[in-house]
Amino acid sequence: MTYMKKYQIVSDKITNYIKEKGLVQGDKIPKIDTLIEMYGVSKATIIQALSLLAQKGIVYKVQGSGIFVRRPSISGYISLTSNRGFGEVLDNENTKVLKFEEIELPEKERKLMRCDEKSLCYHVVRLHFYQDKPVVLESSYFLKEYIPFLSKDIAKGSIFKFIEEGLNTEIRFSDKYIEVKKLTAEQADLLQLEEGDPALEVNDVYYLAKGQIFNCSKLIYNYQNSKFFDQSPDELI
Amino acid sequence: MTYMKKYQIVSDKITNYIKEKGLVQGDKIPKIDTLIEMYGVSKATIIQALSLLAQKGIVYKVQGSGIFVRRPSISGYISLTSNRGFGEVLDNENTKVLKFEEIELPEKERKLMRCDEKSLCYHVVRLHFYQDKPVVLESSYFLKEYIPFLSKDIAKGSIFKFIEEGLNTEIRFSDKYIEVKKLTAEQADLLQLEEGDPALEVNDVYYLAKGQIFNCSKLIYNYQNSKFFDQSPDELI
DNA sequence: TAGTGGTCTAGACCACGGG
DNA sequence: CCGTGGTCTAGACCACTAG
Repeated sequence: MTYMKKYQIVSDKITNYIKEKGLVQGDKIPKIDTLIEMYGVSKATIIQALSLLAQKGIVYKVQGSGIFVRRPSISGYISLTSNRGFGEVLDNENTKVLKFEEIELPEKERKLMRCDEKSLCYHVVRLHFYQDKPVVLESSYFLKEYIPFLSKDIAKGSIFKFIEEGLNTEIRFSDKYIEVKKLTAEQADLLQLEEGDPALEVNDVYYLAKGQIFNCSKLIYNYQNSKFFDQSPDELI
Repeated sequence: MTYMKKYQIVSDKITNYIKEKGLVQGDKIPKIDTLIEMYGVSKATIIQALSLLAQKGIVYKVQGSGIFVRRPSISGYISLTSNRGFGEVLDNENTKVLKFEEIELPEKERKLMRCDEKSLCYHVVRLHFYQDKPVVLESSYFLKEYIPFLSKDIAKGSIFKFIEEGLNTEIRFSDKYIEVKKLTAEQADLLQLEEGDPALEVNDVYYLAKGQIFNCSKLIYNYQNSKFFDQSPDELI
């Protein structure tokens, strides 16, 4: 984030162009030669910018024909692949911290995070509300080795945002394991549902810029208050 | 698929290299200059090949340091983002065709597929088994406009494979809408579960090479026999 | 067969990591 | 400061679409 690459800038500009012109699914955007003139960069840079947009699901490219707008408007749905924890998923989110402790990483999480030794970590349990309805119950472990400081106060907001902006530590990618289960009595109570009701359980493992695992989380979603979407990227490249 | 691009070939070769050397999570692969010599292509082509692998979750790149192997071995999990319907998700799959009919596209699907007129389509209901256990109940609609021929016999195998190989029609991308619900009595019966049990419902919309919507599907997964994973790509580009 | 998107190259130069 | 990965350019040439 220290500087903006040219293709990122161009890709943002094209996104704005689409918004300003009010283009929708199936509309054609200007041809590459025109984009080269519009933004004063080389062809390779335009192609790179367009590839970025294709991966984000904003456009799709048809060789020999043109480049077209994709993204249908989706609201009320949580992106499954958005790589930033829960914090940025919904606006007006409200968080209640149920537990905040500093402990040794438990056995199960040691395996998941590939930690051999007994490492110190923060354990945070939170309940996230959206429009005053409980949406997700979260139990997260943060390794002190990589996240040296955390507080209950910080946990009331976005921990990931604090890590990236406050600790200036880049979060890079994640593995997600997804299952559907029945709620336990305790989970049901917190989510204002009944024991045995459906539960979407997502186990995340998050990695820093150099591939170090720093966090794992278990998220239990309220099946009544959460819908998800996922757009496959247009092409891999 | 008519010809292989150089960066695809190189990316396959690097994947094989990783397998042959038995490299695992965190292992370093040769530096770019070495890869250029190994495969006799330019730097840009190597970078493009590596970007492909990063998007697939096979490697991650650390600027100034090296390129490292990512993919942890995951078995028994279904990839949520694999863009090829159910056919290629699990091996040894077994499919029972419950319904095969040629009808006018129903109201609800017309909206989802953005079809204004009354279009003819194939409607297929199938139950997929894995290791003799019911895994997913599928209800799919295929527009005859784009998929002119389909048969009950073809539906016993992979319909997507038939479309791509038999009809020589390229499938490009998809939108997925995911919810968790309770099973209806009818669904429960077919999936050998109880009414009210948890159900993962995935609604897919699939697009052809030029952006035409040709298919929508509703998939109901058996919560006991299905686990999913999703790897966020390393960087968008 | 013209128009449009995509691949590939060589080389200059930039950014980040680590000793 | 060096090693390594990444960006960017100009231009040649290739592949697909559509009239």
